[in-house]
Amino acid sequence: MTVQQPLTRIQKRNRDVILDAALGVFSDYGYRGATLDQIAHAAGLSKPNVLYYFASKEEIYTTLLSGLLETWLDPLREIDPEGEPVEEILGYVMRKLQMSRDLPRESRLFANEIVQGAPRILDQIEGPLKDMVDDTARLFRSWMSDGRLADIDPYHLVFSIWATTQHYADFSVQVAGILDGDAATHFEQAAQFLDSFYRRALTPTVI
Amino acid sequence: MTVQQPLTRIQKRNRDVILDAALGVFSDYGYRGATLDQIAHAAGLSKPNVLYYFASKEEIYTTLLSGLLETWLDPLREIDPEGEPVEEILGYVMRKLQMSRDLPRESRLFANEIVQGAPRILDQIEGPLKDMVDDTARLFRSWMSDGRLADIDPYHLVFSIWATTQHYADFSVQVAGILDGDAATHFEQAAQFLDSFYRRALTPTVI
DNA sequence: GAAATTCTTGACCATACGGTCAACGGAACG
DNA sequence: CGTTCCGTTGACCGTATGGTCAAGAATTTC
Repeated sequence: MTVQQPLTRIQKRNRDVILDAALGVFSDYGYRGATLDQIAHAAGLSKPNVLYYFASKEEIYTTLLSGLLETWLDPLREIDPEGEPVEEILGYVMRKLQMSRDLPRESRLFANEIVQGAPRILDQIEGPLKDMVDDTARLFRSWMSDGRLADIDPYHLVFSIWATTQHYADFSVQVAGILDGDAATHFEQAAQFLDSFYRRALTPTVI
Repeated sequence: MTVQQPLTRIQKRNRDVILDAALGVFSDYGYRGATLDQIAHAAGLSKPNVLYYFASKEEIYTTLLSGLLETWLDPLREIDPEGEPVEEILGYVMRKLQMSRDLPRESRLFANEIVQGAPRILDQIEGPLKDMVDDTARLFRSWMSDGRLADIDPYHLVFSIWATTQHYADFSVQVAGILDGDAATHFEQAAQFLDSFYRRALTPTVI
């Protein structure tokens, strides 16, 4: 389905329904583990009908992935170079944590893809994602040289933020298996922990 | 193959060969994505021969998983309750980071399993793993009440250590796509970053 | 309201995959 | 040397899966 014309109402609706269903199935089972029958069933459509809107299973998957990168990078873009460094980074941490809470399927889709070698989005990682991180690292470095941020490797700082926040979406089963209480409580605890944790680590040492 | 008798030399060797090959294939493609043909080929055996040593694909997988949990928890057991808190935890961080470097396939196998809901090791998470973490959290709490460790949630501290260290194995493709240099350099940088990062976060504030 | 276009699906196809089995090879042991 | 047991595999089976197609249903267009 190479669509040049504007989509009809039905096309728009069904493509959205399919992508939403596919997001759930792919994030639960990975690309290989997901089946078109599962996706079709979750979407409430027949399998041939799904393939009427998307040429193949792969096209559904790559459509999802490419649409997601933008969403995924948004919180990084919101960092204000004019703001107070520690608060800006803590704001970023909290936005990422909220994404883990509100968009866990999207997070697990990425996790599945990257754990298995990112065969379908490696170019996006090496392109737009790397560029965005490079810019951010430069900003962090300038904050550090101004003495407004603890002097640590900015790239690995970003990695640590991704790791600690996405952990609550990607490994939620493990978290739930170890902690008592419900998921909402876990996220509140995580927010409090990450706030005090990053605040300590990032605040420059007074000499 | 429910083996009660001691394994013959050939059995021992071939089971090991199969498990090693399966570890590579499962960690690269996940349970569903891996095929018996791939495993057999990687092991240098025919498919029926593989099934002569293991009753099914599932048995190979669960054998791998259960054998791994022990290895995975070892670094946690090495924490010395009599040691200096911050140094003990930093030692744990470094041991976990080394595991990501030296056993990336094992790390990715776990990651794949847990991201997809841990359907086959949930009981091990809720059992031995939770017990071990409970003990560790108790130790951390006692250190905190003695004022020898910053006062932060011990469970989420453990999660953060898992997340930040395993990130370098599970998401190595992403790390390599963003950083320059080779993997060895990335691990050196990571070690330095995590040391200064956790040192700052864990050292109790002097009043 | 008829023609044209879009949408939907049951039936089908080819391939891949997990697993079986009968038969053969080879070594140990009397 | 013959028996026995372990190890090995080519050929095969049933099912699942991605994808096709022709024909019919629904909707839009004039």
